[in-house]
Amino acid sequence: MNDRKLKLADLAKLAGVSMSTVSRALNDNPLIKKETRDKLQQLAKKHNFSLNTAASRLRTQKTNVVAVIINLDGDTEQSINDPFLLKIVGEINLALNKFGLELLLSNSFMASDDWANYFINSRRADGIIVVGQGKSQANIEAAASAGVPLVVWGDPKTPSSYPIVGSDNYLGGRLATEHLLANGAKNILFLGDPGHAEISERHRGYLDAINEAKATPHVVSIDITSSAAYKGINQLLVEKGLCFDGIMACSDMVAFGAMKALKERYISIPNDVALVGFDDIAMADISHPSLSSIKQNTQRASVILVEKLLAQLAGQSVESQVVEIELVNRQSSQR
Amino acid sequence: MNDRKLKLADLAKLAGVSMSTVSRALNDNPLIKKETRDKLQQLAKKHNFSLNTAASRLRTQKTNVVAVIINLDGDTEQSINDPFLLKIVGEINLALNKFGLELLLSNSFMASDDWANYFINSRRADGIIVVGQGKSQANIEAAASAGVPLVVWGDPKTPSSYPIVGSDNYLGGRLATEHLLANGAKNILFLGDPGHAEISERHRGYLDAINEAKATPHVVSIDITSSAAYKGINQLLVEKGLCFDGIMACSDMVAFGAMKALKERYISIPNDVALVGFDDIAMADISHPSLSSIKQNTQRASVILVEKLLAQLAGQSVESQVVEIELVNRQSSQR
DNA sequence: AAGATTTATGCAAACGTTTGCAATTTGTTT
DNA sequence: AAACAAATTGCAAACGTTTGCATAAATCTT
Repeated sequence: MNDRKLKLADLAKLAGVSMSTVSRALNDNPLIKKETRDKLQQLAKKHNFSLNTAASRLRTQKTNVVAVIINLDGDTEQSINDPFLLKIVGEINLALNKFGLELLLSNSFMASDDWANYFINSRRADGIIVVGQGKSQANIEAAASAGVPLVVWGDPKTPSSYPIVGSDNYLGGRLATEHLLANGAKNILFLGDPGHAEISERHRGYLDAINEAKATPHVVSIDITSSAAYKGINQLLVEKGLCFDGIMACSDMVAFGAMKALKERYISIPNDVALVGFDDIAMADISHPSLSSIKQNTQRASVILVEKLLAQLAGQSVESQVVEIELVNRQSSQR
Repeated sequence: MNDRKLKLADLAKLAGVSMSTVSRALNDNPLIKKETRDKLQQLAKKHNFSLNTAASRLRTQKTNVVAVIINLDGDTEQSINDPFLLKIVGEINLALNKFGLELLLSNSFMASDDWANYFINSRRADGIIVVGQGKSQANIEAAASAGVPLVVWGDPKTPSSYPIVGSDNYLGGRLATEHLLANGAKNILFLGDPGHAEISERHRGYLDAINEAKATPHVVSIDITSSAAYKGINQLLVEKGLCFDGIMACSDMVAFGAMKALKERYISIPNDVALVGFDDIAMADISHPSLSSIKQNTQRASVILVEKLLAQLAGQSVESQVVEIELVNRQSSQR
């Protein structure tokens, strides 16, 4: 609308004060008298003025931007199809906003593998939040050891030189399995790939629970996708028949893949097979039967992630942290 | 690792050339001899050098960043729970990357409603992609009329001063309804809120198909969430019994809500009630029965969105565009 | 071989903020 | 009312690129 973009100098002239004063006023610097501050802020609003972030970033060497990298394996298709991954991005966005930070979204398929260089050296962002450890942690390790402020959503028990925030996956696996046992299941399948960081912990929890109950563990190792789960369960049923009466799935999407295979063969859930998922995505509540699941507190986790990142930016050293986890009991395991 | 961040001047000294030459070389400017260009690019890589984007944005007045705003209503909870919304963000991210652009993620709950000012004036981004029209288009309209490069994912048939890219919702509604009719349904419910831009078009398609078949339309107006759908259908069943034999749902999540209500009362899908959803989210293929749905070509749409945004940035004027749409025929409607 | 082109590089002035320091105004104390 | 302290404001130098213009080097013409 206006002829030309206003700059700080113009606004200063309009107000009859110096640039410094306007700059400070707009940044709420208490050096400036409250009264003048308010007046200048109003003037800015009235003239639709906005500080040029490029200039201020250049000058301050800070961006107030955080890069969020969705770290996928490349050989799995968990990707965009798993609502959980995207849900947590949404939560992180909210958490960042709360701290006045902005979210630059990336995925691990981007051009550069050198995150330190691409995001930080180039001053695109002040820090990085990585969502998912994936199978290879090489990129993360490299960035962390280059001194990049960095936090990871993943399994906090993984030994690492960088802080990892995530659920108590071991406990989750254990809770789910114990719940299945308590509901009378004797032969419980673990459905997922124990090679994956977070899932291996869930698997450990499963194993301990199974062993304590003197039951026999049985792992069906598959990719973290519903179609892999569907195929895996189908194949098992074809080859060995209904040789199990409980499934602990490593994600809800995986659980739904299994559910489909079972339903198609008229195997009743939960009567013939009890089923527990992981993540508690929206669909878990809506499916029929509704899916029992381990709920991760993504909202709290997101806030913690951001806080830890900020702490790092402030030069403090930061530890990994576990967030609580909870079993949501629904129909698929109830008998 | 290194003592201090390298800058262009340092690299120039190292190479024994001027800053201009290095700058041009790194930007692949053909003014610089191919040979020197390669040499300098290699040197940069070797020293882990990266241009300071803040500085170059300040100088060029371009950011190569696009703000993506998830535009929610505030009074609906479609939000983070609808996988479709997030899927399209993922696709847009891919499309942007393809053009060397980066994605700044926002939602409509952010502090400022003045998008023009917040994103463009402040040089945070070069343009805006809005995902979803929501019920109120005031923010969008304001930004567009302030001259902001802007494209919207929504219903392309909505009259607007800005380009809208989206599926042929009318056709989608029609296809779904005709499909239900062809499968023998006589009393088909429209499940969704016709007040919402995109959904009103689907509703129109539904109405035309119903009228042509001389059937009676019946709308159950609900919010775009599965729980609203669940409640809506439940209530209808309680009050009037099974007074319908087909449902055209305005989204897959809505369809699943309905499906749950039906299943709980042992109403068979598709035999008693045939069901078609909209969006074709991953879950549609995995549910049991699998859900017939109208598939939107989000990948193609995302590329078009980005292309149109770029065209605007290049000063061209741009029109709304419809992308193809397709019925995916699955079990929920098959009889 | 000297001028006329073409090609490749360098100079230096922006881009619009922020901030240490100096300067001014205001308030307080004797 | 002078002397000092505290509270405000202004000056001007960065921050690290890009790019129009000038210059230098290489190539081509005659």
